[in-house]
Parts: sequence; structure tokens; C-alpha cells
Amino acid sequence: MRLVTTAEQVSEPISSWDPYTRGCPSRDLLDQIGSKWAVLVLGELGRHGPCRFTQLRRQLAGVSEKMLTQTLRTLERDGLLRRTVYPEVPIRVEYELTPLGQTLRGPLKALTEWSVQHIEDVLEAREEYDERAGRR
Amino acid sequence: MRLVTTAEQVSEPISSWDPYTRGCPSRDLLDQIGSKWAVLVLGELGRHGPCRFTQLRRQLAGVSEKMLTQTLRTLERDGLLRRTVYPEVPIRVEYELTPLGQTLRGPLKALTEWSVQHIEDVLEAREEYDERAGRR
DNA sequence: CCGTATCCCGAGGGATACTG
DNA sequence: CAGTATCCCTCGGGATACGG
Repeated sequence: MRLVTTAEQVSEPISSWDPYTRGCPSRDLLDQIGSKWAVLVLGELGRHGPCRFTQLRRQLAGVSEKMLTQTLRTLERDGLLRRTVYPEVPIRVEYELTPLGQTLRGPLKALTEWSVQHIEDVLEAREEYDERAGRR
Repeated sequence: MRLVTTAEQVSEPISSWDPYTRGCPSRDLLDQIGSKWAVLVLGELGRHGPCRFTQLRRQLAGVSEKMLTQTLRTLERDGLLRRTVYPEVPIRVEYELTPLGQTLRGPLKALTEWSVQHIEDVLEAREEYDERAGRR
């Protein structure tokens, strides 16, 4: 909890964490958790439970190793998932949601389902738009 | 509704709109509606109602004209918002959510609120992570 | 198996200037 | 007011190769 230090120390948290403010950390966070690979990684860990690297790589068809690693690191750093190394031979690494990460499941699930449920409406809208633009 | 045309026409919709599939349109859509400026534009139109260009530009502190225009065009093309021109002098243009866009309010509101409510946890997690990385 | 390290290209996106 | 048009540069992100 970030506090404002005043004489009396009866300060309030600076809760102007408004993403509509320029440079606010919550804006960047919003961007990060809404990014393509982060959404899919968190979604997969949410439904499936703990996953290994290669497993995730397969599930998120099309992701490069670089982007997967990068995404996992960022999410780990943000405290949304935990990385556990089992020093076996060959080595085994598992990723799983932290309690904080769990709280994101709902919102992300809603967003993902929306995109599946309404993709056809959107594709239709695009065709209409392009057609109208073509006539002009 | 997109249907598969078979002899009997008792076909099912192709609902393999799975964002976990490589190249699936729903994946790109998910990426688009989760992007920073799109979330904020839709959020603002959701709370505030119809807005003018300059109004949005002020609310989304820090957005460039280029990105705002680009975001608005994409969202319009996708059928999420409607653009109305009032040929007054000076000209007036208003943006507002379509019914389809309205259905996104809930999911996006949840996501935005999450990032505000948990930004402090995340900042804390980052400090911890960086500190630990520093010692190694 | 689970990554890291490079190289490299093209898109993302900011700043600025101009137009109906 | 509400954009469009350019310039320009950063960096996202893919491909590839190598290391623990």
C-alpha cells in the first residue's frame, strides 16, 4: 500500500490509479494483461491447471519461443503466475496461476468468450464497411 | 450466422472460432479489443455516452491524434461504434457505441477495474522480483 | 527439455505540418 | 473542429542457432 507521508501520518493511499491518466501504471498493466499472448497463457493455465513450457507452446498454436518466454517472464514478475523448476533429468518446469492470477480468470474468460461469440457479427460488419468504402 | 452448406442443409455453424487456433480471426479480434486505446475509447463511450473527437482526445490523456483516429476507424469498421457527422460550421462529429459495442461494456469494465484494484499488488510483486533478481 | 542469444525486418506509433 | 499526410525512429516479434 503506497501512502502519502504527511506530518500526522493519517494519510490516504494515492488511489488515483486511473488508467485514463497519462503515464499511470495501471494503464500499462491494462495493456499488458490485455495483450494477445498474455490472455491466452493465463486462459490456458486457468482451465487446464499447471502446465509445462512445451505444453503451452503447443496449446498457443503459433507462438514463438521468444514471445512465450517473454510473456511468461513478465507475468511471473507481475505476480500472476509462479514458475517452478524440478531439477530432474531432463529438467522440468511448471507454470501455474498464483492466487492473484486466479482473480483474473473471470474477466479474461469473459473477454475471450465475447470474442468467440461475436466474431461473426464483427466479420459481417467489416464486409459491410469495406463494401460501402469501395463504392465511394 | 455462417452455415455449412450440405445436401440436406441441416448443417451446423462452423464454430471452431477458437482463439487458441493459429490464424483464427477471433484471436486477432481479442488482441484488438484488448489493446490499450481500444479499451479506453470503448470505456469512455460506455460511461459517458456520445463523444466528440477532441473530447476523447482530452479524456485519453496522452493519445496521439494518429492513434486515436486509427483506433476509432478500426472500431467503427468492426461495428462496435458509430460515427456521425453533423455538417455544421464548424463541423461536429460524434462517436457512440452500437448495440454490439454495448455488449462489450461489461467485460471491459471488469478488466479495467481489475487493473485499478490490483495495480498495487502487481507493483509490489515487481519490486520483490527485481530485488531477488538483483541478489543473483 | 527449457530455455538464452542474435540477427533482422516491418509494423507501431510519436511529432509535426497541412486541409476541408 | 476533425481530421489526413509525412517523416522517422523505436521495438515488437519472427527465424535461427546455440547452451545448461
